[in-house]
Amino acid sequence: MKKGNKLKASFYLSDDVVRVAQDLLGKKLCSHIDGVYTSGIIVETEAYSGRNDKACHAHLGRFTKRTSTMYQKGGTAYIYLCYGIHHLFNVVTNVEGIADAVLVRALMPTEGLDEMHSRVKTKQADYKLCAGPGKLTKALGINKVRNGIYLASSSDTWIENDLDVHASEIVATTRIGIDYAEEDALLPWRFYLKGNKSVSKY
DNA sequence: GGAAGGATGCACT
DNA sequence: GTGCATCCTTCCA
Repeated sequence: MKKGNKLKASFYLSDDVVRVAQDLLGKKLCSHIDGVYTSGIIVETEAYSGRNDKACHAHLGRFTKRTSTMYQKGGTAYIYLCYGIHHLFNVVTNVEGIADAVLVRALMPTEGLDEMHSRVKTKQADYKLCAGPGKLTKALGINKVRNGIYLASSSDTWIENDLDVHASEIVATTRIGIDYAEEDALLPWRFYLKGNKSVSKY
């Protein structure tokens, strides 16, 4: 498999998590797990900031064993379990000590579709295999064992450059499932590719 | 040691 | 479009 396009460590170190969230659209998330290669284009992301963002697990100094991964340096994978069932995949950004992260909410499957089907066990169409943060991790075989791996050097989960996305194709809107965050739930920090069928929700 | 809650997905009407 | 299952982590006693 090719690895020449793997994103460099510097990509993740930006102090502007919202911009990184937009830049990740069109990139390819790849995994090589259990000897099987699967990948998909990132079509939907959300930005979370450790400072001044009530939606972030680590906001205002909330520091636990679970959130500690978010304080690591940009490029670290933060994977955690929601509702005891669903694994959610985040990309940590910024420098060590700042809990900024980008949640990857949806992919457009590109390679390894057969394996994704057998993992997800859904009757839905191919383009919906990764349409949702819980489903994309299952489709790629990612679970909390991968929590804390470093995407810029890992050989089993990484992100590559792929599509060039023009700013006009990116739609910014409010985030999902974080009503408890009060006014921060209204921030337009969710980004997706306009018209893409793999986006989880409009 | 125990209780509460959660960045969802699926089945069903 | 709507209702609810499901179980690990965190926090408090």
